[in-house]
Amino acid sequence: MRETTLKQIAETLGISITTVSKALKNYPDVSASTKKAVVELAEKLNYTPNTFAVNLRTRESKTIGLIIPEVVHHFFSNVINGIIAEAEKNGYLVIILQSNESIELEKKQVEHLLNKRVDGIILSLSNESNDDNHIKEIIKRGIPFVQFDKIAKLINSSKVIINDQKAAFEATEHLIKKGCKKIAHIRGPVNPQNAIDRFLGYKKALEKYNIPFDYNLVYTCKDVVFEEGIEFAKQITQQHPDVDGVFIITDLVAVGFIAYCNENNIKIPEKIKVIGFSNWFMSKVITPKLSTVDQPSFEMGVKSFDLLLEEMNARKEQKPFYPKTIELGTSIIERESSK
Amino acid sequence: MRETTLKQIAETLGISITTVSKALKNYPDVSASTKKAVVELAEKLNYTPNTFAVNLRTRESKTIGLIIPEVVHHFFSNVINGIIAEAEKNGYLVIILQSNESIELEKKQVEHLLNKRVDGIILSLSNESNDDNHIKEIIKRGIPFVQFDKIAKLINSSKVIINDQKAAFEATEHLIKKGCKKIAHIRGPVNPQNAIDRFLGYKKALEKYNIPFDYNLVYTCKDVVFEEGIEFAKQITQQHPDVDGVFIITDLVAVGFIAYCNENNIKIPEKIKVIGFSNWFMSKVITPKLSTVDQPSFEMGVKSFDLLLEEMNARKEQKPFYPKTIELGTSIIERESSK
DNA sequence: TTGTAGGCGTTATCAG
DNA sequence: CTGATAACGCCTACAA
Repeated sequence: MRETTLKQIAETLGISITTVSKALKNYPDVSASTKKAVVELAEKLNYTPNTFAVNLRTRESKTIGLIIPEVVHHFFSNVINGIIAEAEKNGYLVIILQSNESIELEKKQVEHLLNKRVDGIILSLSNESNDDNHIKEIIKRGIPFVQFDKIAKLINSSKVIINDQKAAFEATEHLIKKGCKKIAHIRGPVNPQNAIDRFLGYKKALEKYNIPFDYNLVYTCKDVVFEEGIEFAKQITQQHPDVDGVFIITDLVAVGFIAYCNENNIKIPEKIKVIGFSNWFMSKVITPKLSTVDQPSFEMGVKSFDLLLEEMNARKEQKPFYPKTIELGTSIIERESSK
Repeated sequence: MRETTLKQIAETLGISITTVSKALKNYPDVSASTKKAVVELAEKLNYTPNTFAVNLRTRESKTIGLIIPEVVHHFFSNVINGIIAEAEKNGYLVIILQSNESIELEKKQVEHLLNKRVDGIILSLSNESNDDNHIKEIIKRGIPFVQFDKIAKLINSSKVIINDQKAAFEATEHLIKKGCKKIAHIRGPVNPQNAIDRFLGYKKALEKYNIPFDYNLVYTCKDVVFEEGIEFAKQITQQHPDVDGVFIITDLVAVGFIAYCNENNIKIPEKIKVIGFSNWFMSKVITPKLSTVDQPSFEMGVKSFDLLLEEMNARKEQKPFYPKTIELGTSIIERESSK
């Protein structure tokens, strides 16, 4: 049982394929009567154009690729949501691939998508990424390309980011204004730009308020997981019992921190105040409720697709395109953990 | 800058396209020397076959479609993870679409994927789905198709499920064995089979242990969200202060239930014991830690793809394929909320 | 061992 | 207004 084709319609109607094609695509130069006949028959036979043929002919597939570190992640799944929603609005489908935070896999995924000839690629770097040849390859091939959140600064592409440094500054400042005198920081891995920026924001805030910066108060996550929050909570409270505030790279880790304190009867916020990052759903559900930095993840997805679309359209119309960077706003959400 | 094609290779080497094609595909009937030349040039020019042309020719795209209610959801994002991982292993890419729990959207998404001519479709029904014409259409067109978790029982397709009734029975039984005498149930919406089955499992457990079933103790979620957990916690504790156990359709709602109790100083598990469903990550992070039913979501994704692959392969080889149903095991995880 | 020819289904050009 | 013809790039009988 084959799908209906233009040819079939043309044959049953005794006209040419060309005319059928034109009739269905609303070309002005088809008589009303032929058009009507064609449209009716097409409807009856449930005709839909063969995408494979259309792709080949038009050299585009109305499909984009998305590469992220992992799907099972509050932030990324929200971004995915935004991208899919916006893509769909504009007639595009989205293929999702994961890098599992591995640079090797990330490269392979880029390769995949290039071979697949997607119309564009959106990517957020893995934590391991410290090499950008695969990304340069995308640019070199002229594939529309957008980076978001974890980006390679030096690559000349569109970007959607937040101001991590500023947000981290504000988070730390928030703790200071709440009266914290000795503030620790649990930071992300060494590579990712946003871990670096958040660390810098933390440091700057201390400087501004004349609090001495102490490297011993900075703890570095490797995997950025719940368990590390527990472990570092233990280390911090034991090694520096006078620490009265902590700014933590992300809510997941902060929740681990809180869990440890709860178990060990260390009062939050009385003894130690905590602020996380991302406004993960969970942060308003845990006891005490976690103060955090709200990061517009859904919107980030939407904007990423919008930029990609602009570039895809520019390319189609052979117009020049100049990469843009969109910086989205963040805001401090005060909850119980820093009251 | 155009991509390299077979034609280009053929021309520069002064041989026919056919030979080039054969050389690259390891046909036995090409001389070693020509083959070497072709392969080398192809490598040098960075040749990759044009997927669009291959798709058209072979009538397959090595791409499957996945429709789920929502991406931002612990359970589904884990399933996605499983499907993507398994698909990739087998050379397939995955397009993801959301129904946002709307039957209308679900139909549109199916339509999308059919038009796109994906090689197969994996779907989990939206809560609203009470009509299966769109699903019948998939089957009618002969597209390989697998349902998981929220399924249409009557459709003759492969399925990957858990035994919701049994799991719910065990969850309720767990509460009974912990000494609960009056157990409420917060159930899911009316349509989805698994909400029905979990309700039936709850009822059966009561029967087995001679606890009278009381309709007033059954509360029905509409949206299955955190807020409903809060609301029903309020209703249950006020309307039936002697309820000493609750079995809740899913962890997200259970967490809302716990949040309300925490705020209102209702002791869990002393005053009332709680068990959820899904083993959502946050259930082991909240205070008190939530007892729940572990549901193998990643594996569900893997198995779903495996079944789809079997069917896609059978179809390619023109062999008959008989839909299979895989039932995955669940297990009770006892944590603090039911101690 | 190599090449010719036809076709997958659509779109675009250009002549009638 | 209509249609013949030629791509798009690849695959595969079949012929040489």
